[in-house]
Amino acid sequence: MPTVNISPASPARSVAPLSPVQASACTCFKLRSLARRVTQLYDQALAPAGLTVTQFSVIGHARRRGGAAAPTVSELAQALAADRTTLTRNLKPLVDAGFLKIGSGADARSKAVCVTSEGETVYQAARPMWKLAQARVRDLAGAAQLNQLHDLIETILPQLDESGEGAH
Amino acid sequence: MPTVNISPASPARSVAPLSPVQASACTCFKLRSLARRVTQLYDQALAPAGLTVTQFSVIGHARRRGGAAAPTVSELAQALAADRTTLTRNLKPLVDAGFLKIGSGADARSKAVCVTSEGETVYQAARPMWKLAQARVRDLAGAAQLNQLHDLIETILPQLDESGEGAH
DNA sequence: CGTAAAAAGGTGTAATTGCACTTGTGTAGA
DNA sequence: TCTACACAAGTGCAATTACACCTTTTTACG
Repeated sequence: MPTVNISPASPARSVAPLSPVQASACTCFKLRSLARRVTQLYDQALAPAGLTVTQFSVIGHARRRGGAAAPTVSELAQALAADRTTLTRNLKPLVDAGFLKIGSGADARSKAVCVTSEGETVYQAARPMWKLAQARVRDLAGAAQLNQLHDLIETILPQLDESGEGAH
Repeated sequence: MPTVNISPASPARSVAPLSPVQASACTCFKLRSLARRVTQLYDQALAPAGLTVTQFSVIGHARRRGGAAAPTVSELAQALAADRTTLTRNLKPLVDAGFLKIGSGADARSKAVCVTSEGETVYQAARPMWKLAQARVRDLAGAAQLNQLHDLIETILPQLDESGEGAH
């Protein structure tokens, strides 16, 4: 034996097996991959309407108010499960395009996010495209599996939120 | 009856029921919500290492090569299921930080993405934090449900990719 | 009243994402 | 050879994301 292996059970001296990482077992990585792909499909479907799926969701949530007045920025952010400051940025192109209007809220602090008639028109135009995207994804993924996915997300997300989303 | 309803079964004249949208039945919206929340948990866990989960994944995938040389940008993008141009941007902070080095590939066209020793060090430091995040999410979501989610993603994602990801 | 805390919102900075387009390089066929 | 096409990678642009920090307004308590 010309050379001696100091460390026990040492691996081959060649470049690198490095470590037995199953890198793609990462929940976050998988989830983001799928979210990216699905987003792509929805964005393509909504492109003729000039909306992204995010924007479609923002208008959709701003529309539906329980008979009450328009939601505040914070309320809308909560409904969208998004960071408030993220929503602030997301509102800008929609306001610029005339689809939303930011009015004054009950407070001098709060603001009301209102869907304009142009916004409503665009939303109605986009809705059949969104439905097509929904159907397409359902077809590709399989209805049963898509239902399973929906149920899983609805179960898991609140459980993740319970811990530490308070951020107080 | 003082007034006449022209349209049959017309809704109340008040502001707006608008339409019976179940806005949150959107697969894309749900998926993105969950992905955002999970990303947040992983990013928080990895913060002490100075890495985001995206960066952790990039280094992790750049590391594991099948004994062959470092991957090209396109190969790495494919492995990450990400757009090639997105990866180009994602590489920048890692190269700036000295965790990756972009070498010349087999071609004068292609480039090789190499993990530096600093990159390997950071990766090794981040790995236990990543494992903690994995365990934390598993605990919060429930092991059975997380396994179900993994299986679902692995089934669905290839089915979505089959159609139209060629983009040729 | 007056001050401290809470509530609502915005900005700075930086990363992530991807489409359209461009540049540079290799290859194959006329 | 040279010309067209394919391949590899980067840029311009714009949207999405969120943390840290800031201002303004309201409320609660002494």
